[in-house]
Amino acid sequence: MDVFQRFEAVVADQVAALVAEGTIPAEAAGAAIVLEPPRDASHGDLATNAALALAKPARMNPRELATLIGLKLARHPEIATAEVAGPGFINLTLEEGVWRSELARILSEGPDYGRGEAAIETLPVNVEYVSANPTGPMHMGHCRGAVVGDALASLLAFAGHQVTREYYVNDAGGQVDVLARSAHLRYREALGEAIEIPEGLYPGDYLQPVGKALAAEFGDRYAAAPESEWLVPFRARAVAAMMEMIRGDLALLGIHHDIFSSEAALLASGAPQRAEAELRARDLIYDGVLPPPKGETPDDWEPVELPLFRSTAYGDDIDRPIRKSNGQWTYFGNDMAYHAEKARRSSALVNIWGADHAGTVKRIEAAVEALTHGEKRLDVKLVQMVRLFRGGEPVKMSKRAGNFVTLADVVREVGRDVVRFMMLTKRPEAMLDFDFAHVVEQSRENPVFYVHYAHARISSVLRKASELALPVPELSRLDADELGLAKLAAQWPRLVRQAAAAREPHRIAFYLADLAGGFHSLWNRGNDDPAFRLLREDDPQLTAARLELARAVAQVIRTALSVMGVTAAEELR
RNA sequence: GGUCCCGUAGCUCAGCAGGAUAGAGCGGCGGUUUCCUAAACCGUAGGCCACAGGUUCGAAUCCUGUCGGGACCA
Repeated sequence: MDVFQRFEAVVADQVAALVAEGTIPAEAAGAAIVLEPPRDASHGDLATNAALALAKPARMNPRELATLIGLKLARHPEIATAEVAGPGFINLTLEEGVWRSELARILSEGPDYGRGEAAIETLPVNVEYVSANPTGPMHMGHCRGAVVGDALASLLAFAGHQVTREYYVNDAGGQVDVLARSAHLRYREALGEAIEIPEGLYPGDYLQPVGKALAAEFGDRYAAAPESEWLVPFRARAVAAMMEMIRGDLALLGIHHDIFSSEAALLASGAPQRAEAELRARDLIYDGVLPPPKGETPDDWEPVELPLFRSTAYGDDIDRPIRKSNGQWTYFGNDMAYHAEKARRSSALVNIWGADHAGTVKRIEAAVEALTHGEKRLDVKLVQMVRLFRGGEPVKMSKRAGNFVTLADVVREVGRDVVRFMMLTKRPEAMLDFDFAHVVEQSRENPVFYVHYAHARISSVLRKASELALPVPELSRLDADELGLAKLAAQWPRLVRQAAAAREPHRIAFYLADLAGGFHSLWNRGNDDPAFRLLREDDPQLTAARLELARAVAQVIRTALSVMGVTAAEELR
C-alpha cells in the first residue's frame, strides 16, 4: 500500500467515525471522496474534498464539516497539520518521517516499488494489438499501435493484472489470396521467368525470398498450373513467411505476443456459426434488407436479404451483416466470433486499433456486449496516425509503389528506445509528429534525451561515490527541496494505478519528464552553490543522504522506463 | 450525407475518473559554467481552456447544439 492509499484509508476511517457518531447519515458515506496531491505544493502534501462531497448529504456547511474532519485527522500520528482551505478542502501535511521512510522503501523494494498487489486487481486482461495483415513487413503505420499496446500490456501487468498479449492474424480474407498470387509471380521469377507485377498485386521485393523458397520446394510443378492447384499451399507458405517477418520486426521493438490467433482456424472451427446460432436464438440476428447507402447510391446496389446483427440495439446506426450475399462471412461476422472467443478467455478485453477502423468500433462493442449478456468487457482504444518528418520536411510514402518506411528501417536508424519512448509522448487519440532529426537531438526539447540524461547523471555520481567510504545515510539531513523530489518519486505507485485504470500508458512518459525535471533542478542548484552538490567531501553524512535520494530517483526512472519497454542509459555518448 | 477523434499561451502539448490562482517545453526578454559537461538550470512576460446553452456547491474536464481541423464509411 502506498502513501496515498494509506491516507485514503485514514480519511475513510474518520468519515466512518462521523457516521458512527451520528454526525452524518450512513448513506452519505458513499460520496466520491478523493485524496490527491494538491496542484500547489504550498497547500501541503495531500488534499481531500471529503467535506465538500459530504456536505450536501449531511446537510452541513462544508467548512464546518471540514473543520470537524480536520480535527480528527490532525490527531493521526503521521499527520503534522490538517488545515481547512478554500470552500472546504482539507489540506494535510504529513510528518517528514513518512516521506523519509517512503524513500527507504523505494530502495528496499527496488524494481518492485509501485507494483500492484495481486489482491487489488487480478482480473485477466487480454490486450490485442498490432494484428497487421500478414501481407508484408511492418511499416510506420503499425508502429504506434504496437508500442502503445505493448506498453499498456506491461502497465496492466505491473499494476497487478494477468495479461495476455494477443495478435489476430487475418489469414482468411481476400488480402492473403492476393499475397498468394504475388508469391506465385515471384516463384515464377525465381524459376527464371521475366515477370511484370500487375496493378493490384503486392510489388514489394520482400516476396522474392518467398518465391525462391517456393521454387526450391516445388520445382516448376506449379509454374503453369491453374490457380486452383497452388493457391492453398502458396497462401499457407506465404502467410507463414510474412508472419515470421512480422515477428522479427516486432522483436526489434522488443514486442512479443503470447498468442497469435488465426482467422482461418477460427473459421474452420465453426465459431462464426456458433455465434450466429446463439444470437439468432436470442433474436439478435435476423434476416433483413439494409437501406441503400446514403448519399450517392452505387449503380450496382440492389436490395438483398442478409443475416443482420441488431447492433442498433446497442447504439449503432444500422444493423450489420454477418454474411455476404454469396454466403461467405463478412469481416465483421468473423470478428464477432473471434471476440466471443476472447471474451470466454478473459474478463476484460482491450483492442488497440488504428483510427482508420473507427467506423467499426460500435458494431464490435455491440457484438461483445450481446455475446457476454450485457457485460461491457471490450474497450477499443483508437490510435491516431503518425506523421513522419525529416528535419521538418514531410517524408513521402506511397504504399502502392511499395516505398513505405518500414518499422525496421526506423528502429535501425534511431534505435528501439527512442521509437518506443516517442510513441508515448502524446495521448493516443491525438496525431503524432515524428521527426527523425528531432528525436535523436540531445536537448531539453527531446524528452527521451532529457530522461536518459537525468539517469545518466545519477549513474555518474554513483560511480564516483563508489570510491568513497560513506556512513549510513541519515535521511533527516535532506532539505525541503530534496524532500520535494522524494515526494514526486513516491507518486509512482499512484501513477501506476491511475494510468492502468485509465489504460493510458502515455502518462508514464509525462511523469518521467516531471521526475527528471525535478532532479535536473536539484542538480543545478549544486552548480550555483557548491554546498548543494550531491558529493560533499566535507560532509560524508549529507553526501550519503543525498545519494540515497538520487538512488531512489534513478530506481523509479528505471522502473518506469522498463514498463515503457525502454532501457535506462548509464551514460550518454 | 453519416460516424469517430481533435480544438487549452505565438508554436508543440500536459491537465491526474469535476475541485482551490489552468501547467510544461520551444520561441521572446533577463540571468547562472568545478559532479555527465550551458546537452542543463533559474527568473520574467504571455490564456473569454473554439463558441453558446445545460447539470453541479464547483466544469478545461460531464451533457446538448454550433463552428473549425483531421480520419474513416459509403
